[in-house]
Amino acid sequence: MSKSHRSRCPITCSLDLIGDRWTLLIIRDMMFFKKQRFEEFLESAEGISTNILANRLKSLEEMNLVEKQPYSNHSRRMNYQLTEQGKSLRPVLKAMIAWGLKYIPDTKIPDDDVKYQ
Amino acid sequence: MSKSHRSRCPITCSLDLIGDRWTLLIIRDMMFFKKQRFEEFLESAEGISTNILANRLKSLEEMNLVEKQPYSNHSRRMNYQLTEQGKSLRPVLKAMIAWGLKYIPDTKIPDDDVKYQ
DNA sequence: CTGTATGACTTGTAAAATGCAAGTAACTTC
DNA sequence: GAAGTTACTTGCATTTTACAAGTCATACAG
Repeated sequence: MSKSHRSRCPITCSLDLIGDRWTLLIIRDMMFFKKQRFEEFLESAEGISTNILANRLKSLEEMNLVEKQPYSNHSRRMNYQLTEQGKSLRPVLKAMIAWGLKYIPDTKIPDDDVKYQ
Repeated sequence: MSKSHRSRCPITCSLDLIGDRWTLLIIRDMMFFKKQRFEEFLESAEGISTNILANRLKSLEEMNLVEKQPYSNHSRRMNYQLTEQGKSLRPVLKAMIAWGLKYIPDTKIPDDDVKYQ
């Protein structure tokens, strides 16, 4: 990853980092649904495949938006957590949530009303 | 276009519509730089190619984010303008601008200080 | 009415990204 | 020591992107 940016525009650079169909969904899962594990991300309704997920998690680490830590000393299990820089994407996600809810028919906030805060 | 969405999540649906490397840049050009013509979009620093631009403008029309009108009765020249729904993406762009400026090194607001308002 | 410019595309093709299914590997639990 | 859990990797077909070139309609100058 870590390709050079197409311009110095902050929108362009943001899109170069997170402007694809999956990255922000992983961040959504971590931010609003408190998911932390590979298998949990796979469970989301959009059906990300394992190779794409592994690739995006690696990119997110390299961009310092996410940190990966072993769950314990004696397990393969990993915990993925948002860094401060990752958490700071909340306003971007909230703007997209507001826009989607208002302008795209049939979108909705899932399950309980506490989510997406 | 107009494929079905991967889920009913407003973030997912937004990404299905505008979550690629080019669409939001065209909207940026219209919103902040008042560009309205095919050739003007081609001039932006990122260097979009003609086939991608034509494709995205068509999608944007189909999504009702952009309207296309002839510049006059006797010319091939076209004007592209944001619809209300397109204009309503301003908070999304502004959130991305703020995030990019804060967390991505070397990004900057172009030319004069009036832009990106 | 002929040649040049303008503007908005379309086409062809190679390269890259995505999607799907299957397999691997370390460790834990029974 | 067999089965389960977890996090991946690999292979391959399909789709999307990128780059270069060409097309087509109208305007305009001489």
